[in-house]
Amino acid sequence: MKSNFLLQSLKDNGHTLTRPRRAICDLLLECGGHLSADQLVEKLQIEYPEIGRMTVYRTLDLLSSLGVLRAVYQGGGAAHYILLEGGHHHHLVCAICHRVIEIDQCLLQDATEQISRQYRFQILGHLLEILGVCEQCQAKTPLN
Amino acid sequence: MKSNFLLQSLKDNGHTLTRPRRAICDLLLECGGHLSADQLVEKLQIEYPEIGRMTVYRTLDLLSSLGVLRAVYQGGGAAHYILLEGGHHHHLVCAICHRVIEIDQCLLQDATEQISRQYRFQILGHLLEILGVCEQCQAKTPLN
DNA sequence: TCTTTTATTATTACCGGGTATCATTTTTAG
DNA sequence: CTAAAAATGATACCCGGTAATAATAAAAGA
Ligand SMILES: [Mn+2]
Ligand SMILES: [Mn+2]
Ligand SMILES: [Zn+2]
Ligand SMILES: [Zn+2]
Repeated sequence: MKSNFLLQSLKDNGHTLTRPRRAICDLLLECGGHLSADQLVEKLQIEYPEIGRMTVYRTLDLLSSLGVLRAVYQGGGAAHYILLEGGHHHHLVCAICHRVIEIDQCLLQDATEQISRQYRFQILGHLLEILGVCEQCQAKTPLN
Repeated sequence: MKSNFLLQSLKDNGHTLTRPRRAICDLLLECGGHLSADQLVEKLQIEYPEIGRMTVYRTLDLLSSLGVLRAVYQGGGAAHYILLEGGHHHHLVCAICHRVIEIDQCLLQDATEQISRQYRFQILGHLLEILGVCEQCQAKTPLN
């Protein structure tokens, strides 16, 4: 069995690992994030029909307050929750088809260290969103 | 008189520079962003009582679609709109006092170029949010 | 200019994502 | 085992954002 850093964070901070919380954290990790709260509720209904909407929202808020999850506004509609493993997250968003491409590597070590010194800011994590045009959409709309 | 890149963007894309749009773009630039739609409405009421809420939302959406503005979710409550001059924006957010510290310089040139090649992604801009603890809050909560 | 068409606006009503409340259940502490 | 604390689920509610429409202003055409 593989460990779940979301559950681990709850445990480390003295929160109870209840059945609903386990189910929510497992599902989040399984899907790799980028789900809305109600999408999570819907998927949970299949195996855990007893889990209510309120509990899902509360758990997402709790995980967010621990810095391992974050709500991002995707413009219109519900917020999406992304995983902040190691405190950071990076992805590309296509301005045309709105596809999201996850980036696992972090290229910001040097930059964040410099900012930390310059602003005397204790850095816990970061979120980098790069906006542009994906490969497929470049092909469809020739670059003049 | 100083130029307003928000208004310029509207002009460049063939949109009319109406009185409401001028007022909204000027106010956004004057405040440096980080306002919610309804905060804008409230501030506008003073000098332009005729401008309605719907027009503000529409103008913000229009500017967002042009890539010069972006809504960010601050966790609970209304979205805040940030300026994307040059297509990018960077700031620090304190996890304790929720203060936002703007960063004018961009330290991501190399990183974004590498990602552009690696993912064959045409980059239009980016948003970097760094989460951590600000200088003042570090002083209040000694680091053990 | 005057007319026609298009773009923008203000008002209103409405939707839905998220929350406040609270009774019930589950977990922990003693 | 008992009392206190934490977590859950159902319901009703709020408010940020939108859809729809009629009025107004701006642009295009004759
Ligand atoms: Mn992502
Ligand atoms: Mn900012
Ligand atoms: Zn695309
Ligand atoms: Zn602070």
